[in-house]
Amino acid sequence: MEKVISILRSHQIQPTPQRIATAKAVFDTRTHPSADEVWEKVKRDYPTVSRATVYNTLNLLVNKGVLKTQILREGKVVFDPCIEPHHHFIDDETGEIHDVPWDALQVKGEDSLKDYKVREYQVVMRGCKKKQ
Amino acid sequence: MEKVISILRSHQIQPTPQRIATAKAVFDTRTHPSADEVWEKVKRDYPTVSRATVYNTLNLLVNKGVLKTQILREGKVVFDPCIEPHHHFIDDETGEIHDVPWDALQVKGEDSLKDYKVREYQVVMRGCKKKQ
DNA sequence: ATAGCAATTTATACTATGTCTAATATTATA
DNA sequence: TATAATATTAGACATAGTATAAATTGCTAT
Repeated sequence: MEKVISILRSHQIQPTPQRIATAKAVFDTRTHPSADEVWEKVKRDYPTVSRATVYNTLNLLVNKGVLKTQILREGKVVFDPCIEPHHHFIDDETGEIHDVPWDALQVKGEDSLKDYKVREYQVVMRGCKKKQ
Repeated sequence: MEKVISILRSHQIQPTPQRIATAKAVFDTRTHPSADEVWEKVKRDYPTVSRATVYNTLNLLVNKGVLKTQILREGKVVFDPCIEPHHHFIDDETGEIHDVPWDALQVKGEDSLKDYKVREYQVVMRGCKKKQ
């Protein structure tokens, strides 16, 4: 709670109750929620918060560099509180998105791409989780 | 034209005029069009073809393995006539999606992912094209 | 050829994601 | 406190995609 407020303050974002609740909803999860999923979560605690405010807040957090968007699920942008580089694994059956640590994979050959200036990259994997 | 018809036939798809026009529109391009972009293209030649038919046909082609969908652009599924494994580069400025040959990059370390059975993967890069 | 059945196409309604706007409410500051 | 700047809200709007039911087309057997 305190932590969320200080994150907002340190990015020059006024920590209003709506914004605190929205930010907390995204940070308090390992899932990669869509905007409407965040809204649902916020409404459980603060039923009067409007959809537009949640969308505005999420976009604000992205623009200020607090969150990143990922285009990994059909027809939906999802929000990722981890802004450090990492890879993604998407479960074919459940659609769940899992973060894969950056160091787990090494990509070689980037220098052969003479035509492109690569700003960022990630490996996107699809498959299923192994049963333990 | 002949080629498109034989592709449809070899996948047990009746080559109706609407389906030929739709398939041709996807195959005749290096861009990665969305369903509505395909519809626009089809309508230029056959103005009476309905939106539902183009959507139905694209989904049919995907289910039969003729096309692949890629989730790379915000809020849109795009269709890729290249079903062989390859990577993608997305231009930050234009949103254009470029295919990157499979052999241009090598990904190592997959064996460290003990929890996942990876069915397919690709490297997704973002950045800008170098000016020649 | 044609009757009847299956496959296809069409228009339209519907759902979901996301944006925009104008009015209202809140906060900061002089 | 008065004023300006910022934030929130409800609702309208736009777009992507799906579902449905009626109409059309094509296939098959007589």
